[in-house]
Amino acid sequence: MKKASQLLEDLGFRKTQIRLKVLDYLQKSEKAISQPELEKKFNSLADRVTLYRILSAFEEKGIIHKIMDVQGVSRYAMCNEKHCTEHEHHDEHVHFNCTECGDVVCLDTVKVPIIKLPKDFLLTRLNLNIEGTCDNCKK
Amino acid sequence: MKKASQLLEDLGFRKTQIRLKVLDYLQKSEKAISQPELEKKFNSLADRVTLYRILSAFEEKGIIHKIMDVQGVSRYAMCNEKHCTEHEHHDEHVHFNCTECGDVVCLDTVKVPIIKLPKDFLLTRLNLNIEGTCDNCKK
DNA sequence: TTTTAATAGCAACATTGTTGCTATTAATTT
DNA sequence: AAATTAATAGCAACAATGTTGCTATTAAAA
Repeated sequence: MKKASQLLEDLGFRKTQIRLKVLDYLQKSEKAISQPELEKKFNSLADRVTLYRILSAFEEKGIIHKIMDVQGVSRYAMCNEKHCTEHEHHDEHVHFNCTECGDVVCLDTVKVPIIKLPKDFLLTRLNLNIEGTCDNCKK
Repeated sequence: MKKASQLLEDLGFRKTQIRLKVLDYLQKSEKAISQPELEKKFNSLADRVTLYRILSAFEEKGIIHKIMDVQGVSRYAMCNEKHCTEHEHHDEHVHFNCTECGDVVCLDTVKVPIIKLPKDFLLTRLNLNIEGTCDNCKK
């Protein structure tokens, strides 16, 4: 995996402290994080609008993807480098929403089966949201 | 399918004009509708808080279920009578979010395959959100 | 008809999403 | 190294949805 600093440069972004922090955090986490969570994480070091715009910018470049969690809050996670580009995302994996801790984990190992849709329905994106108790909370 | 009026009575709800209208609408639609949409539909005949509380009450009784659409807005649709109860919902069908018209359709005919989760992950609910173009918009 | 318990409506607030504008600053140029 | 400039950060402000409390209204029961 590319270093955050290098990745920012490649994408034409400036290497600001906040952007480095956000990207680094995302790279080290297998969880999808929300803007409010990031804000707390950084202890209000950054304005929420700034975080919002950073996440949007990263998403536009295709390095992270956005998913809606069961609470209706946007969450972001790194894309699988092999599959995603600026113009097309392929994050058809499972997102597990833990009802205990609220975390959302990308379950990359779980494959989403092919879904056969009725006639005239065209699929462009797919998100399998599972609610339950995660491995950490089950213990 | 039970008549709206009868259903309200059975559930111990009062048969008010608004509740009858909401329930009737839900029963006649195969789509999941949001509170703001309902408000427009009824041309602000009812306060949005009232609609909000009606939907919540219906959901608690297990006659409708809530899903989060891709925009992060709650949508509600009738439950399959055979499977849902006040305490346990089984709406493991596909929700198709049309990116053209914004409608969300419950695709009851599409079966969600069994998903094998990693060790120690406990599933309680599942929602397969598909984005794309619906049959109506494709034409 | 009266009573009462459920429901509707209003006000108010919280959170997230979003845009516009200005100040700051990283990167480039001189 | 200093000046330039273009990207980024931060502030203010607003919109939409979700949510609660309180009071007025009303369906149903007595």
